[in-house]
Amino acid sequence: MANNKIRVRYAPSPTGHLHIGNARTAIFNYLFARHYKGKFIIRIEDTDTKRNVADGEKSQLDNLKWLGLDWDEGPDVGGDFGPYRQSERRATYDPLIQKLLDEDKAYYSYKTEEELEAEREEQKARGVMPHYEYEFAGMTEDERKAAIADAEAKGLKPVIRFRVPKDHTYEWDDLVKGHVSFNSDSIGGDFVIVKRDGMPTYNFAVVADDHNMQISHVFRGDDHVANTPKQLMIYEAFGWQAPKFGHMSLIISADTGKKLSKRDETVLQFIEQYHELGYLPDALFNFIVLLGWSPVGEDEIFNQRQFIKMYDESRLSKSPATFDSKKLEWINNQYVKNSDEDTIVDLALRQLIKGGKLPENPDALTIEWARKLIDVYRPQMSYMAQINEMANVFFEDPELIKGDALEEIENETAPVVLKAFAEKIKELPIFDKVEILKTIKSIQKETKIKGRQLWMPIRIAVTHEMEGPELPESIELIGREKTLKHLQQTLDQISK
RNA sequence: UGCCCGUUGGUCAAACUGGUUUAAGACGUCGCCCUCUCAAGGCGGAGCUACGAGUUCGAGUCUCGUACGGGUAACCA
Repeated sequence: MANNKIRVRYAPSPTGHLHIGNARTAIFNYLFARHYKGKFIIRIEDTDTKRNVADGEKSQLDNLKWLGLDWDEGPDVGGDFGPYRQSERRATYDPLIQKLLDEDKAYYSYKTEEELEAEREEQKARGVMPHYEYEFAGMTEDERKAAIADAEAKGLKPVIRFRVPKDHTYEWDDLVKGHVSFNSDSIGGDFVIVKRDGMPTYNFAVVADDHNMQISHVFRGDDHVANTPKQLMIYEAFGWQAPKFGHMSLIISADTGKKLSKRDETVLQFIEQYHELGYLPDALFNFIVLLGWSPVGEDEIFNQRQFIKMYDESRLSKSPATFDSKKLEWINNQYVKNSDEDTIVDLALRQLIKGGKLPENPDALTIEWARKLIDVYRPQMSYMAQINEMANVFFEDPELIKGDALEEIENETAPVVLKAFAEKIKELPIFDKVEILKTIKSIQKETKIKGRQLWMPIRIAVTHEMEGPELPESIELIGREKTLKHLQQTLDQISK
C-alpha cells in the first residue's frame, strides 16, 4: 500500500556533475521514500542563472540513474506538481511574494552590493558578526517614502527582503540531530528573498516549492542547518506547516578534515569519475549508504532492495564521516567477485579498449582470450580500469626487472629453474595451464627445488611482478612465444 | 568573532529509553594457516569511549565546563 503522505525530494542545482555528497543526499531521500512507500521527487533548483551549466541537469539525472535510482516525479518524467524546474515556477512565486509585501512581512531594499560590502567590512572591524542593518531604521513613513523615491530616482533596482521577527526562537526536532533552536536575532538580519533580477532566492523558493509540492520530509546536508530558521520564518509568515527536517552529517576529506570540496584532489569527487574507472554502481551505492548510516547486523554488503527494506532514518549518524577509499575498493572487489561473469567481462573489456590494449572492435578470438584474462584477474580487481595496469605484461614487453623482484631472483637456483622451464615448454605439444602446471611440477621433481624458490623466479621472469593471478593460467594467456622471450630476457639480465 | 552541531581504535561504526560486552562488526594494519608462488581465502593479534568535574547503587550513554573538530555567517544553492 502506497503512502501518499510521504513525499521527499532531491533538489540539485544544475551547476555541474553529480557530486558524491549530493549523491548521498539523493540516496538517503530515495531510501526513505521507497522504504515507506512514499514518493521520490526530483526538482531542479536553477534560480541562479549565472551558475547553471549547459548539461548540468542531464548529467545529474544520468548519474542518478546509473546509481540505480528512479523517481516518481521530476523534470523528465513530469508529475502532478510540476513544473519541476524552479526557473519555470515564477508564476507560483510572484503572488506569494506580493502577499508578503502587502502584509509588510517583506519590503523593497535599495542597499547596493557595495554598501553592503562596506557595512560588513565595518562590522568585522568592530568585531561583530556581519549582518544586514535595516536601511530605514528610525524613519517615519514619510521619510521612508522619500528615501525610496530618491533611490528610484537614481535608477536603483531593489531586491526584496524578508522582515525577520525580533528576538523570536525558531526550533525544530531534527530527524538526525535532535532538537535544534536558533534565536532570530542571530541569523544575520533581514534576508533577501527576491534578487535584483526578479528571481527568488533559494531560501524562499525551497519553501514555496516544498509546500506546493506537499513535501513531507526534507533530508539534506548539515550545511543547511543555518538556513532552516530562515525557512521556518517563511512557513510561519504564510501560516504553513513545515516539513520534517533531517540534517545529515557531511562527508569530510581524509586529507584536510573538512567537507569534501571540489578542489580536494585526494578523493574523486564526482560519480562520473567512478563510472569511468569502471566501478560497479551497486558497489558505490553500497559504500555511500554505509557512510553515515549503519545497518543493524554485522554484514555490510547489501543490495538496493535490502537497503530499502532495512532503512531506518534513526540510524543516520550525527557526526561527519571520512571518505575511506580503501574501503570503497574492498567493497567494489566484493562485487567484482560476486557479479556474473558477463557483466564483469563486458565492463573490463571496455576498459581494455579504452586503455588502448585491445582494438576498437575486437574479433571473437580476441574476446575469448580477453574473457579468460579478465576472469583470471577478478579476485584482485577492485575497479575495472585496474586491469590495464595489472595485465600490462600481457600486452607490452616489460622493462628490466628491478627492486625486490630482482633481489628475489638473484641467486643460484633461479637460473636453473628458468632454463629448465624454457627448455620444457618449447617441447610442449599443447600450451595450456594443465601442461604448464605439469611442467613446473616436473622441474620440482628433477631439481628438488620447490615452493617459493621454484615459483617466484618463473612468475617474476614471465610477468615481472611478484604478485598476480594463478601462474599457469597467466602463462597460458601470455602465450608460448612471449613467455620464452621473457624467460630469455630475464636469463640475460641475471647472468650478465 | 557570533550562532548551530558534533567527539567510541588509523577509518566507517554497534551498544534500544543509564545496568553481563571481557566496549560488536567491517576496512586497514600485523601474525599464522592453506596452496605449487604471490594475491585471493581462512584463522588470530594489536588498537577506542577526548579531558575534568558532577548526578547515580551504577555512565560510552544524563548535566556542566575545557579542549578539539565540523557547519554557517551571499542578491549560491
